[in-house]
Amino acid sequence: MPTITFEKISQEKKELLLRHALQEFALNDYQSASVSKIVKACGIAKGSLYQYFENKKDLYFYLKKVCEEKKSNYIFSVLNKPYDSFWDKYEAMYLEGIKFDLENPLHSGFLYQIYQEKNNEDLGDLLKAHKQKSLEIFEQLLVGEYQKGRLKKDLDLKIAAFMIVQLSIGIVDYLELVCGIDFRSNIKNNQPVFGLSDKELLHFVRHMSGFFRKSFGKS
Amino acid sequence: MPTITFEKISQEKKELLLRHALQEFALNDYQSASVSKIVKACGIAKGSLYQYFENKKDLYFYLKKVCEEKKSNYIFSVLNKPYDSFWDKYEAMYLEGIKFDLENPLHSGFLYQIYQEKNNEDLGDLLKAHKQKSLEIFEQLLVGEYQKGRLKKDLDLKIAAFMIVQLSIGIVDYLELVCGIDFRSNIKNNQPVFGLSDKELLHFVRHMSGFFRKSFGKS
Amino acid sequence: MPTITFEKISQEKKELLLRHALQEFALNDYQSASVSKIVKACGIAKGSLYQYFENKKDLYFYLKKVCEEKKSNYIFSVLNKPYDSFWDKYEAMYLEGIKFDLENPLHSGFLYQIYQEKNNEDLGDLLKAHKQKSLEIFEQLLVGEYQKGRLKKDLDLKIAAFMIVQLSIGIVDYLELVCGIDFRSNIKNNQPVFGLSDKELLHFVRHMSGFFRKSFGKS
Amino acid sequence: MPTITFEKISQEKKELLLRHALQEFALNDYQSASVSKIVKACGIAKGSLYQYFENKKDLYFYLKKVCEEKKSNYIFSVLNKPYDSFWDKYEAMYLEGIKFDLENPLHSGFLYQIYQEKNNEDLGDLLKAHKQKSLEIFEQLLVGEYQKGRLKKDLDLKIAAFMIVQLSIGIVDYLELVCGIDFRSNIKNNQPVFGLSDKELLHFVRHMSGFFRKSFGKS
DNA sequence: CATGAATGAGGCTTCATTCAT
DNA sequence: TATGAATGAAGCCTCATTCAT
Repeated sequence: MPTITFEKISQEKKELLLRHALQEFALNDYQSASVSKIVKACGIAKGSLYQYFENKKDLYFYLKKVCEEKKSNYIFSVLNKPYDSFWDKYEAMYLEGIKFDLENPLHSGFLYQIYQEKNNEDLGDLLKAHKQKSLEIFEQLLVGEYQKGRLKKDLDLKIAAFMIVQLSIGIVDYLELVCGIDFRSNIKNNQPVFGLSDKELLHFVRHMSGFFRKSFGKS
Repeated sequence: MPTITFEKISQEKKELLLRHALQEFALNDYQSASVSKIVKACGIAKGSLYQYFENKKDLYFYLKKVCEEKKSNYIFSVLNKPYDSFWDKYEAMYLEGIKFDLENPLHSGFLYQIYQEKNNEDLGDLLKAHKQKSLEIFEQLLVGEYQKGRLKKDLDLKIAAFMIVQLSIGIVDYLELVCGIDFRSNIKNNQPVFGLSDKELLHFVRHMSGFFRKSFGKS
Repeated sequence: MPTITFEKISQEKKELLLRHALQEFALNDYQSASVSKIVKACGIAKGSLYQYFENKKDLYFYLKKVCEEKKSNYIFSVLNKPYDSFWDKYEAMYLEGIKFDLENPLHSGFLYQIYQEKNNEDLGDLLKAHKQKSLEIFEQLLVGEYQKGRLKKDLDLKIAAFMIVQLSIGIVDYLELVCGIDFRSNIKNNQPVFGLSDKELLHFVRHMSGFFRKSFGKS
Repeated sequence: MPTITFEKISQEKKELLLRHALQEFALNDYQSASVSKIVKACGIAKGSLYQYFENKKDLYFYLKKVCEEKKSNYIFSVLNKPYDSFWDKYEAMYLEGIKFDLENPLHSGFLYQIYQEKNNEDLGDLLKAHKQKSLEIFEQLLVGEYQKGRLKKDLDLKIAAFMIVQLSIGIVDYLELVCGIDFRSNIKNNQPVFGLSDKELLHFVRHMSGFFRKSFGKS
């Protein structure tokens, strides 16, 4: 919950702050991310930031919201469209997710960090819930599919949901380690990733969803 | 690379230091982990630690080596045994991995942290390699299997390796979020995890390997 | 000396500011009292306050004047009335003083703070004079009484004045520590003190003045 | 509870720190007293102070203990000696108290501050008790005297105790405002007060105890 | 070889005040 | 006149590392 003050500052300044804050939090642990470095990068006074946000934590959760909303914009375009099958829809969502990651390295990097922020006592359980929520959402989707009789009878839906989520999260690592994309560098320069053909992506996503279709679906 | 001095100290002292250092690094980011807290917990002089290790980073990589070796002891017992099939072997390895996690929360926690320590400039690329190495190892194994004609013709081995590794890493989260195990608490008390029946574990591992068998294997 | 601007603002706003400013200064040291908190509590612009008062110090001395005047209203009602004896008058004044304390916890709290604000270099000697003035006033009163031959010949009037003033100031502590009144809480809620019977107060005041009569007066 | 580290540093350094810390806390509110200023005055690193004391509060309570012990040394020399009467003893104690104030302006100044430190939420009730404790001690003494039949039958012992304590505390103000002693300056220079004749002091103390004798004692 | 005191940079946050709008 | 965003110094505290003992 940023201050009203923050709402009112110029769009440029907002974006300046947003960019550098995301950068810092995308490249660092919550605890290791430095408010001082953010304001220095922005060229604003340290006191200013505290007129926009209550404290570091407040800033953090604001960034979280921004990133989630940005990602939602990608995903929701898919959610409401009809698809031939559950797995077609999943593929489309997955693709949008990757597109989001590639086009918004800052936001993607920030969200990626959230998943590993289990340690921090300061942030508390607000984050513990984060991955759990993803798990529950996918479990529900699978339950629906299961009740329609489209999934294997003996499929453990919790494990299936875990697999789907876990593989989705890891996509960034895949792109980094296998495709050679340097997200860290992209975050530093706030540069979207180019040069990854849709074909390559489709190949990856189809491959993976193919497994889910075959393994989870009714033979 | 710990100093010669470190090699010479008593086993007890070594283990004391090891325990508290692992605890601190398992519960905290590299940067957030505090050398001061470690020595305080150990009750040893701060200067001593700097006679055993060059610096924080040196200590960190020593711990890394220790944990990897401990985990290897679990895994290698499997590696050299013959199994009926590749996936049987995989299952056995996976089970050993989980056993390691449950029996050694400190070491497991430390290793888990490594995977998310991609950011730190101080640690450099030494960690980036970590996950990549896992990927390569599994890719090689799959290549072997592929050449024996046991895998699908159109299987993308890189993707397959990524899936295997990614799902292995996530196991801790699964145990935490789905099975309700509180690793943080176990790390704090250095208590192995009890109460998780072999049956449960087998169910999980079989489920997952079943997925791979079906997805990757020749129909 | 508040600015002309301040004189012109609405009575409501004045009182709003007065209330919250007194609250802050009654609960905190001069230095620890926060201008920011005052304006936040009032919901007025920070700049506004600086158009009403030159600075924190200016506000402080304005509050001081207000409180002193309010207390004077209590005391002066007694000063001009005739009493049978000096000590009767003293009793009446004392009672009025306590009544002021109980009915105006904000103002009372502020004045109480003044007495302990001897340290502040910023406020300078303006406060040092405060208690001294009280001393002188009472000394004068005693001198008058002395000249009328109603006090003991060997009474040290300076010491006597000191005792009277010192015991008057401490009344707040007495009420707090012995009668169990929580002034801090009353200040926070701006609630006058109820539930202290006139009988109790009279007992206390009579008791104390009785000593003065007996000890200071001519046997 | 200072650290063991503090116990071990050289006496000179201890005294250096003690002097400047007392100075700062004697001249300022707890909250307004600045740790930074203390270390700067001492010429030591800020980090050092935090190796001696857990935090500001810890330092504060250490100073409190030191001052109370120093004052006890003055008072206890009286406590165990026999005196002709309760009031003779009181006189002696009072004199010792003043002697302590005059000879140790730093310690006296610190203790004086404690009495007005009712505001601070951080210090909590540890201080609220302070004045109350004095009250209770004197009340007990008076109770003893009362039971021996030496006090007026209708004396309210709580009020009497309050008067004694309140007048004792105020002594510093008396010396400052009436005798013209500049404690602030003495604190800054850590100079004991000279030039106040024993005769003057005796006059003051006798006057005051005379008051109590007459007021409280059986006629 | 062990010790642990010293360091000072950096962490987050609050402050009184100014000044352009 | 009212506003409130901007400022940067100062607040307390923790850190990894060094070095004299």
